[in-house]
Amino acid sequence: MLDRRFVVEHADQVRKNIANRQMDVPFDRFLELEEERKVLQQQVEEQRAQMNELTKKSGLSVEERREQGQVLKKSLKDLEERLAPLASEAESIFMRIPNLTDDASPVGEEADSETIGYGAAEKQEFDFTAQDHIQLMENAGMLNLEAAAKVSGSGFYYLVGDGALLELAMMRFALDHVMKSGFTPVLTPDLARDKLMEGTGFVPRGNESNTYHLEDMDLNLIATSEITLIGMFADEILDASNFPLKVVGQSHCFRSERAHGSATRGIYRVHQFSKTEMVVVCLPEQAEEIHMEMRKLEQEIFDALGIPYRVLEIATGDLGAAAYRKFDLEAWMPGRQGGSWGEVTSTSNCTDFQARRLKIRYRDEDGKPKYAATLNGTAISICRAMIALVENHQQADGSIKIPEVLQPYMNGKTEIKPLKEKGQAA
RNA sequence: GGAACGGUGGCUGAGUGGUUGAAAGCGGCACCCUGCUAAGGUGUUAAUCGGGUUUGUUCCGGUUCGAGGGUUCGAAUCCCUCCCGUUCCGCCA
Repeated sequence: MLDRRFVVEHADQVRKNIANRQMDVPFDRFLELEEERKVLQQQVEEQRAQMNELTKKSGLSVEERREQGQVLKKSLKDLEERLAPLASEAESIFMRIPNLTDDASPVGEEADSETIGYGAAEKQEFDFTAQDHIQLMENAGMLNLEAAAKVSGSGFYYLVGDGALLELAMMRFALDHVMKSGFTPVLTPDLARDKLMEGTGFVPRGNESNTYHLEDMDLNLIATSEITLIGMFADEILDASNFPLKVVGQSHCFRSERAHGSATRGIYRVHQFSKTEMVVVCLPEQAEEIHMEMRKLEQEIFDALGIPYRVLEIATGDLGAAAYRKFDLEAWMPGRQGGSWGEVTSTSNCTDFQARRLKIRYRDEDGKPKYAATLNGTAISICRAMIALVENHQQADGSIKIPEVLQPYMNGKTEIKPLKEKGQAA
């Protein structure tokens, strides 16, 4: 959330920002309510002040106190009852107001996001018909979708043999890479309370929810370890001399994907996947530089894997509520008909928006608590990165070359060969 | 799941109805002492919202002792519900 005072004092800016983000927030209603609320609030506070004064005043008999107190109490209650609905409506609108936006973000919808760079690897020109990741991986005995459908339903998958090893290799490589930049590895809980889900921008329940909620319990399967990583710092006043706090988590991520009806083939959109996620808590003035560093790390990982990609500066209409600025990496996926770009990473600078909601603070030079800045970014997200990897590194015979940087994590193996007969591994 | 005991400021920890926003200690900060270090001395040190203001580290007021309700003229303190923690028991990888 934003600073309440700022919102009122910069109403035009906030209103314009909501429009740029193509969000539907009844902002002017909020301003109205807020004005009424303030008037009432002041009356309530005045009444309370009188009550407090009465309590402290000496030389009154118990009867006198009781008599005067009861009168004050009643009028206070009336005022409070008028205030409550105003305050709660104002609050619910207030919580929906999105973060401000960096001037660098193009104004517009998803399609208006700008390509601002490309990876080091060139798109391959195959002299054969490219296969998609399902064919490649099933033929190599790396993937079993049928068994997963039987066991868990659509949107799940088994990684088998070299598929399983490849995931572990990619995760470990990405982890080692970001650790060189000072990120501390963290394994987090896979479940989190509603409050944390909401605080990090996920909707735990209802139709708009994209996450799994455990029935009758205040627990949810995490949609990303960002939730639990950020949660470590919630409600804390941190020692800024340790900033920036850089952590990298590895976890399974669970998404119900109810909002998307489109049944994307294969493992592009799934209910469960593994992801290595970076999270940083820092001073507001450090955020931009760290955001660039995180983007660079993401690019380095995909460059090292030899996967062609483009870098997008995300348009206002496609920013999450918490993001002030966001970069996505989209990898080239040649197995799709004619090939196309698919999102593989995303890094957001949330400024102090997320921290304000979750009360992540530090002390400034004057010893006053201030809200920290938070950032997050994907180091590697397995299904999608794996699709890009196998499709870009496929050979005419259906074998898959393993990028050099992964070979040490694959027991020195340099390529994955297709099985002679389909389905043999399962 | 059952039982007992707890949840107070950056931390530890007093406080069972009326100047208690909260003793004390630690930590932090400032100053003093000190050849250096260590030790010592004095003072200071919660957050948040609103109003006022010569926009100002100055004043006034509200709220906050896990959360939410209730009792009361008055609640950290009494009652109810919920959440969380510790310990013991049960179950179990």
